[in-house]
Amino acid sequence: MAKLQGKGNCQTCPIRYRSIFADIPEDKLPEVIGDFRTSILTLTHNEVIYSEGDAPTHTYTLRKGLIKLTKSLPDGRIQIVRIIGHGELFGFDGLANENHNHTALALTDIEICKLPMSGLERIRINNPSVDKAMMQGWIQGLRAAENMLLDLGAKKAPERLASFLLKWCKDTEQGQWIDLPLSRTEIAELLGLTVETVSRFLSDWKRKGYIEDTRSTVRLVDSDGLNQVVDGYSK
Amino acid sequence: MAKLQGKGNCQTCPIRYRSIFADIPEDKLPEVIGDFRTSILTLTHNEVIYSEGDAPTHTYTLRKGLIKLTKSLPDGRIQIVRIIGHGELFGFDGLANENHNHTALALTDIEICKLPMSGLERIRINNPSVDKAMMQGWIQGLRAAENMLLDLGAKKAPERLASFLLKWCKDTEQGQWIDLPLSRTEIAELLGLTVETVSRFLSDWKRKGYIEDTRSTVRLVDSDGLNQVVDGYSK
DNA sequence: CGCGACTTTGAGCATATTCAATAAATGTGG
DNA sequence: CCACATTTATTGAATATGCTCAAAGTCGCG
Repeated sequence: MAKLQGKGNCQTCPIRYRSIFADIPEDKLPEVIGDFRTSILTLTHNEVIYSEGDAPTHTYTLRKGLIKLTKSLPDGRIQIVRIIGHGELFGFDGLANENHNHTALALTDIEICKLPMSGLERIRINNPSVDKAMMQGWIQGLRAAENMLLDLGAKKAPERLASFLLKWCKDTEQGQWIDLPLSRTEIAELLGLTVETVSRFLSDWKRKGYIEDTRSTVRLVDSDGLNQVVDGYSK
Repeated sequence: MAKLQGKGNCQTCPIRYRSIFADIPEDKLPEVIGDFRTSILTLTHNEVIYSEGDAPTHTYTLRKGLIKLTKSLPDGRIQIVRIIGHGELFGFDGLANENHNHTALALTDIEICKLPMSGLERIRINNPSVDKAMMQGWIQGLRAAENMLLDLGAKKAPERLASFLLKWCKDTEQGQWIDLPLSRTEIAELLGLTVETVSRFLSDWKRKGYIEDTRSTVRLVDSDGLNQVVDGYSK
């Protein structure tokens, strides 16, 4: 189902301002890019971009939608290790001469840009602004992973779920409806819980008037309630 | 107690071969380093190198011993998010213009090299081999974090502990005594468990003859036993 | 309208925690 | 070098948190 949409065109790319080429002035772009050729792919929910253990050939930038990076155990248990958004670079294990350490799947319908590894490395080495953007991406990725490790290792179920909701809705004004394109199962896989546990706490908070939701959106009605769950809860 | 041991000397540094300067030929080193001035510090168990939230001034390389990077919750719960070994670079959040996202503490007696951030950035930008080593360090850090997320999110207590032991002893030949300079409490903080749980399983495995240990060393007598705990356990 | 997938809810259970007490190891000062 | 104080580790019993299994309810889509 993964569908090739044709060659990418960095110059007209709608998410360039969020990509690793963000700081290249438009008129300098052709010279930076050179004969670097990307391609655009579209995929739908749960389609695989690459799998854990695969030998990398490309690195990717997400143009539209959301991606989940997952790891799994032999018996099928799954952990989502990161969610990739708009403009983010992923699938770069090859730059350290390693196979992919996780599987990448479409969380929603997505559009991705495939960047050939060798060309990308050439561009990075010759362009400080690209280099800097990539470095910052890796450091931010590490920071996010550290935060998630704190959640999974030290927080209890309701604390994890509440801080997840608050983080998800962080950049939006209070009381707005917000897309949450993760199923209950996916939320559980992200937070190291079971579907049932996720469902129970969400229902509880709906009854208490902290949140409202439809199948794929949420709204924080009383984020103070959730904040209390996050820190006061432990006492 | 943090004690300044004097200026660092990259040329004679015993761990240079493991550092980000590993690939610089010895005779090129002075020109690469220029007037970059490092300093060497020694610290003892549980002394703090920097704290979560601090504004970074330096980046560090570990010369001797082990370091733990931790995060904690308001009520005091602690999570170790990474253990730093020999030659590894840490404390680089400043390169992404961020404050430190975790606290760094000595796990054993340690010796660290303090690298001024701006000088390091200059060297990285001008030296492909330094740049590459740093990039690979970040990518490897991300991979390690992903693996740890799988452990914390998807594995049960005995599985976590068994895979921790196996990983710790991985590079050593079967049956060797191996330093394990983490207290039970620290193992618990790393694996998202309580001291009691850690102690219980270790005792159990000692009785079963899988492992032997002294206060700060272990020996895998029957690593097959542990391997069974890791994957067979779940069935 | 009916089927299939996802979600909610309930009841019982297992795992890991908490609290408490004992034991072992380590360090300190005399 | 020993006695004592302090920290660290072990073990036990009771509890709670989150999981498993099962059933009913919702939603979306053809």
